Amino acid sequence: MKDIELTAEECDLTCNGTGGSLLAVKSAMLSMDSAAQMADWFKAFSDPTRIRIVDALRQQELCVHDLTVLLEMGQSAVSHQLRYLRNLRIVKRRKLGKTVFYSLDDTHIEQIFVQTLQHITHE
Amino acid sequence: MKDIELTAEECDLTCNGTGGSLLAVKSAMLSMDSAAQMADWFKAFSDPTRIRIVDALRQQELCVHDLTVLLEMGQSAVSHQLRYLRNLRIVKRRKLGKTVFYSLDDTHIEQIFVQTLQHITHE
DNA sequence: AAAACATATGAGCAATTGTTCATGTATTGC
DNA sequence: GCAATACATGAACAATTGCTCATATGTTTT
Repeated sequence: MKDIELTAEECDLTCNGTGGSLLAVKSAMLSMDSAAQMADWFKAFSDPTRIRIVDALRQQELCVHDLTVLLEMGQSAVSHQLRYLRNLRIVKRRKLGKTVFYSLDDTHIEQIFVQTLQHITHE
Repeated sequence: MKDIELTAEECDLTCNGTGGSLLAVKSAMLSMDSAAQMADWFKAFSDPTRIRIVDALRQQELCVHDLTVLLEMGQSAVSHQLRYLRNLRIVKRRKLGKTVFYSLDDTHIEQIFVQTLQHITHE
């Protein structure tokens, strides 16, 4: 119940599990902010619609309308997700007349994407 | 409004943006199931608590109590997230007496973790 | 056997999420 | 100017999420 009130040092003494290295572990851990930042990054890919958008854009630049056709979804839903991805700089826009083209903002993204895809399918 | 009722072929004709390659894009895209599977995988890392758990376990095997101390969170919350991660085979258990030790289930996970971490901090 | 300890788990709840609907903003063509 | 097209956006709403609380399970100790 009162776990939180024990310091890492105290636990090192009480916990029979890990030797006396909890303090070292704690100091090497990510900060709360870094963890949140990382979580936000992964969250961008935690939705099937966004995965499919990235997957489509991985092949080529596409306008919003084409994406709605490919995903078989309403234009509004697609636009909302595109804004989400744009805020995180995962995709970028290029406006040409009244149509807006989207593409991946960074080649690094595809690396992470492919690596995870391999991990999933490989198992 | 009626985007969904247009086929990919029709769009190729109407959309002035992308040439006539929508059908090719569509056939190369991930299936709905694969996209959902990938999203589920990323979702595992889309929460700060789970990121911090994985981050801690990246260093060494830890019992539940130690994790509650490191994360400064209630035991129940930690256990729930550990079950979540275990269902996805991201962490595994090792029981010793009444304490249960958790560790990462796959070295591949750390690769993806580190790569993303670099991407975040590098920018 | 009973108490103490370590962890697991179900229910409940507030917060967040992803979609739809309606409407707004640009841009093009008549 | 006006209608049509392409996209963006705010509100609303159902579904999901992550936590807390209470309780259950399993293990050790006395």
